[in-house]
Amino acid sequence: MSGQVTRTRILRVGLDLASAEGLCRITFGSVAGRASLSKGGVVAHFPHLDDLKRSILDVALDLWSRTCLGVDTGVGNGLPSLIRYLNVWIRWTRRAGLPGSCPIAQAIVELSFLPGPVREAAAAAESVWRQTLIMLIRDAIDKRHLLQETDVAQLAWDLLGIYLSHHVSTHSLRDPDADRKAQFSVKRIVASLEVINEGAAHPRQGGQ
Amino acid sequence: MSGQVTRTRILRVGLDLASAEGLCRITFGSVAGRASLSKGGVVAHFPHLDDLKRSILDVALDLWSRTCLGVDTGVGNGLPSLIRYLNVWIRWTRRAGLPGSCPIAQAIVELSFLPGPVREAAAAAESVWRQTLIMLIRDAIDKRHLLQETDVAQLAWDLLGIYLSHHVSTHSLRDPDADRKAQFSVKRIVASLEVINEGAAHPRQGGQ
DNA sequence: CGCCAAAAAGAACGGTCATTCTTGTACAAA
DNA sequence: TTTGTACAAGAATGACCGTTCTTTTTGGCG
Repeated sequence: MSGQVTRTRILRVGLDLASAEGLCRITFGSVAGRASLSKGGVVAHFPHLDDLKRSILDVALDLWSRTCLGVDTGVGNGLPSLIRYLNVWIRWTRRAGLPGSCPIAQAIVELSFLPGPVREAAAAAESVWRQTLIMLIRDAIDKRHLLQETDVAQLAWDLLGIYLSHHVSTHSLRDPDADRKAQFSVKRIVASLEVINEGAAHPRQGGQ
Repeated sequence: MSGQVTRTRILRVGLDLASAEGLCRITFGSVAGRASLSKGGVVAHFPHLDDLKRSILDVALDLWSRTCLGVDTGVGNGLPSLIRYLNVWIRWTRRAGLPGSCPIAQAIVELSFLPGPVREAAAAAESVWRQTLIMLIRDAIDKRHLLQETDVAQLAWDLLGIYLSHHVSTHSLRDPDADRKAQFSVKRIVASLEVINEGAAHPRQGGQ
């Protein structure tokens, strides 16, 4: 078997495991078992466990990119693009076929107090997410869809927060309504910053 | 030495360690060392590690209660009480003298995929938080400070989300501005649901 | 076929951990 | 002082883990 093929299989299995149980559950043994390999077989490809974990985060970010920034989710149309991106982002793990949660979001929290290269990789992914949000927000402002005086960093923080809340709510608190609640939050926060045309009444939060 | 005193010392050390490095870092050895005890000495008080972890979450919730629901943070004054609670809640670990993050918030995420009694304890604490928020929100609605048609569960979800975002932002992403951003988010969401008196203009997000 | 390099298997080592068991110690009552 | 009891120390066990090492297998090429 070609080494590349095996390496890819290891990473796919590792990504699934990280999605299902978190990056901290990644061990040589757990990945080897699910990949029908021996421990040594995995180590041959990733001499240090951190290499494997970093690579798993890399493929996770790559999968996120292909899922959320693909051509069909066109970017550059201002507010509609931002809203479409948020809707896709919140469900991207399902759309990408992952069995559980977002490995990056989980890793960001799990590694809070564990400095090292894996933590750096998770932080880097978060930075990519933040920059993506900022880019979309700026575009929406440029196109006069969002208020000129919008605090870009604050709005990006809020939207990233909704993503993290949705992650926790779905996979830890098991709230079956998390999707709807997250969408509602997005709608409300966007509405409060949207440029209002045609004198339409500003919608406020309605009853449950 | 009385057993009760030692037990209390174990729990204090465990709480500090959980705050500084997360509940998953709690081991008999790590707690014993910091408490100047032998491993067996700790085991004598908590035969199973889960007992120790559950007890640590219990004292954490107890400390939260004394810090955030104390008499000086008077409850029952409607919206001002809610806002005061949120401001205290977000910083409660510092106010309570804990060395790091909120052990409960961290545990909720860490235990996402690890069923068992510890996970249940963390989920129970989250439920207490949620009920506290709902109580305060309902009071603010009753007192005509928040709109009658406010979606209570949704607003509680949003506020819990801001708390979690603030937790992640502070301790994992090391954003020195997390406090201010969380406060801003609270202000914005409350403003969008507040009953407006005296025809005051509705404030929108300003800034950079 | 034999040769060779890559790939994978498998054994082994040192470490940490939860858990159990036995031993030692301090202290109160008899 | 002797006894009994709660408390803590400490050794031992078995499991898992990361890492290193050696051995076996595989597949392509002469």
